[in-house]
Amino acid sequence: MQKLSTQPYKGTRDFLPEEMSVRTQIFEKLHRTVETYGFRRYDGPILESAAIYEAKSGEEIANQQLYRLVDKGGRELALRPEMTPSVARIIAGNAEQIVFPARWYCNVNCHRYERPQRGRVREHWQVNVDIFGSEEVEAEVEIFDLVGDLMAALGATPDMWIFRVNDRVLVEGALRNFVGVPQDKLVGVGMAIDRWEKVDQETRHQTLTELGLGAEQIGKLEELVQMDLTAYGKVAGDEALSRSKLAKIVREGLSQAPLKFDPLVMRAFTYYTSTVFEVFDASPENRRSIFGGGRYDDLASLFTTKKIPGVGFAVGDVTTWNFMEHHGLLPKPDLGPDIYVFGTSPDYRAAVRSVSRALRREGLRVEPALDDPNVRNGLKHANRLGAKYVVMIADEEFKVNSAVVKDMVGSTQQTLAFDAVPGFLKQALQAK
RNA sequence: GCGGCUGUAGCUCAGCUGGUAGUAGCGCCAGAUUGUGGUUCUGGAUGUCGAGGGUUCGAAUCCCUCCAGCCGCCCCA
Repeated sequence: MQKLSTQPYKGTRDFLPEEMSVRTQIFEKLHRTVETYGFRRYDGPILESAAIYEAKSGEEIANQQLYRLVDKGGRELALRPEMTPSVARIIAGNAEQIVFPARWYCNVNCHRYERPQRGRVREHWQVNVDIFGSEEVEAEVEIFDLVGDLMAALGATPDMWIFRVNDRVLVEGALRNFVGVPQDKLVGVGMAIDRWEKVDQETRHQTLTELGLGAEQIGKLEELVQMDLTAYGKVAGDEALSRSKLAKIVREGLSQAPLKFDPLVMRAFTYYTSTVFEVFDASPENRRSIFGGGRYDDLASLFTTKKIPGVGFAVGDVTTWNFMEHHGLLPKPDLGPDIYVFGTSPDYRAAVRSVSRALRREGLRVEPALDDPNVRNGLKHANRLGAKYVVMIADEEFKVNSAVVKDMVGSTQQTLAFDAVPGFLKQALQAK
């Protein structure tokens, strides 16, 4: 009979224990850092009503990248392509009982139907971090500082990454006042800015011309995207400048993160309303966005009349993995068992069980043999498992209620009474 | 959705212009080593050559279609 394929579905990945251990360690570093900022972890369903993505996520995601399905009751559902709409729904639905400002984070898998390639798959995991219910600039400062600390937690030094920031408030002001872009073309021109470095000048001109910009306006736009924050703020106009959180943060030096103003950072999600940022790999060979985020001041309006502003970002496992791998920062797999216990005869199984239980009471990672290998095979198996220590109960030792405790790394061994084994190994493993 | 490259042993791969698959490396099994793994040496096993079709006396090799992977485009995290 024809067997089914063992390959994971296109764009998805199996995580064998070695890889899972690396992924877990990466996320644990991120979680610990996020929690030092007072964030609380939540979770939510992978299935959502498709409608929540159609309004706010952006057309491309809703129309082409959404995994859609219809349940048996005819409801239009989708696998979440990102977490922000879900968390906005959860926040809006529970707003009466939530203490604002709320600092929430999660670790979820998201699905997007697209062509897999470097840094992009169909299922990825991300840590999603948001502060809800504050329009204060301090929310951005906290997020920016957190981003800096997250990168440090991954082992990244400042030269490895670039923290590009922009503010859509400034962009809109500048496009309106300096370039003279009409209201209904702001989004289109914004998208053109987003793609600025990815297309050649001719394509860019064509796009902008199609949006109704004249040669003089295009010239001004080209001037604009070269400006530093001071010049950009001036042409954006007083009103935009006074509303811009980014301008205030930079002017007053509120964040300790290495912010770099970049007029080309726009981000695709239509729901961002103010600050937007992207963390880039500084290495020329891996020059790509690792993650990004921004402020969205009316996302909850989909669910409630309450105004619940938010600012946040998501760190994905794929791009983070690529970054860490590229810079040699990936942690080594940390897999059990620390100790492999075996006896060479069925008569010793009770002793194997009882020693194993005693070791576990010390909190150690213990794997007892399920059979009775000879010395050679028992040690061989322990070696392949990567166990750091072996407890071996063989004929000579069993006679005197003892076991050989062998250090598999240092190749030293000693015979200890059963009672002495747990204390000895606990201390030995703590020392490592 | 579009384009490029790739698909041969468990893994990494060699296999020239078609002649019926490799003493390859790693891994695996066994022995040296009937109380010692990891190192070393010796021996051994393993393939529907991604799938289907076509050309040919003959296809891993050439052609077509499909599938999958990688990379890029579109777009996006």
